[in-house]
Amino acid sequence: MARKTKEDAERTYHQLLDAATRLFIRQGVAKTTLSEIAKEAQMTRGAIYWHFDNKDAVIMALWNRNANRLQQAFNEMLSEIAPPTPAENFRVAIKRMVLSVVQDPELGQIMRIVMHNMEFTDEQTELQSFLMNKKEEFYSTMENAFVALDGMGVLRTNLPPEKLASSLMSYIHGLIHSSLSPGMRNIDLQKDGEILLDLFLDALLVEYDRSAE
Amino acid sequence: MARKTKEDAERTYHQLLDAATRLFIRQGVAKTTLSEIAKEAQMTRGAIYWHFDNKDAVIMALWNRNANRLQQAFNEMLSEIAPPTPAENFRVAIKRMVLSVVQDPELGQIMRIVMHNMEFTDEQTELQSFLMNKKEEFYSTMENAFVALDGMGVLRTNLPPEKLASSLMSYIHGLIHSSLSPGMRNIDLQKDGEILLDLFLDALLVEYDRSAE
DNA sequence: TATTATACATACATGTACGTATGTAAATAG
DNA sequence: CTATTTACATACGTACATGTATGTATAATA
Repeated sequence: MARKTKEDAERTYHQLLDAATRLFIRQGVAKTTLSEIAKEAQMTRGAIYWHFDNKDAVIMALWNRNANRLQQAFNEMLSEIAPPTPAENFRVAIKRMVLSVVQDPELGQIMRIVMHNMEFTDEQTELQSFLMNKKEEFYSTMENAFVALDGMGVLRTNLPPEKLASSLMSYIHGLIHSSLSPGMRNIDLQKDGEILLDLFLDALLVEYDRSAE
Repeated sequence: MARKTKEDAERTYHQLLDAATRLFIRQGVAKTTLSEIAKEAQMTRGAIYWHFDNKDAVIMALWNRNANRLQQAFNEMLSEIAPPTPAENFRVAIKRMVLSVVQDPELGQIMRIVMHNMEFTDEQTELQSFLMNKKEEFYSTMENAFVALDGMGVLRTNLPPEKLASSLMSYIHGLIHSSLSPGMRNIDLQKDGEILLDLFLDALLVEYDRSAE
């Protein structure tokens, strides 16, 4: 078989990831074999083992390709918590990021794979600790956000920022988990995301920013 | 090998479920083989295939053994939403049920398996639709609860009960998911469950029940 | 232009996991 | 007390899935 050019190789790299995504969502990660991924991408297993070490590495590559921009946006949120309307800015940033999971199809797919098609066990795999680190980043960023909000006096509760971060992250996790879930009776974040987020954020943040007075 | 008495058989049934639980949590459902379960329970695969059709049937049996009591308690909650303090009763019932997941080890284990060690894909398996039905029960019960609370005039929002149910279920799901998660930085529901639940319930329910005035 | 590294395809070896079929000793039914 | 069913253990066949080793035509390189 003919050797491909560098751009061709990158194209097959993405085709493999796309094929993997489709199969993971359709039939699950555990039940998807590397042969199936290769066949779905019109290749052989040789291509997969050239680009990735194993199935877990495929998932990590998927995260790096599609979810890193969410992580970056999440980090940049911190700088937006500033006068004159820190609470409102935080509110907008949170909504924007939660909705991006629904509006960005590729991002939504990885989030769905990570939330619905992965096992988290006591025996830590490399993939698991990879994802745990990402989660840790999210949590510490969120905690820092609450520290900043507290410093600006726009919090309605006196709970420690760590617990506020946990609770909001739990709520967001639940919302996204539901909206990306297969089957019926799921949340439509596109329609109701703003209302549902406001419902909880109203309990955390002051109605009007002090700095805006 | 000697045939066991009826009580002996039931004992091995439970031993198999216990062994499966341990292995599922330790190394995951997909990576746990039926031979391993049998070995962990000091039996052979013959015992498993006698009591269960396959691995998925083991999980369903686990649910029926340990999670049905939660489902029942959840249904009975509806009757507790009554004057003179419907909102307070609802609050107490929700807390009781969420905390039971932490306090009842066997219940917590199945919830953890279902939340962290199961795949939910587009191709519906029997196990998946089994669990979807259970979820549907929870959701409709919760929705009925909000209809009742609304009828008693103790809701602070005018959002439809369906959305209120979705949002509270999302939050609860997120809390339990975090508290049952392996690794660090998880919520300790035993310690903070009440506070964290109140944080959200305060946004939904009136401060003091009208009927109590 | 000769060489080398690349981007895969193909071939091979191994190890399991599953479902089923069959064996069997004792409990239970009649 | 005999016959039958129960509650498993054992044996069997099959099907893959994985990882690696090797082959190879062609870009890239010098």
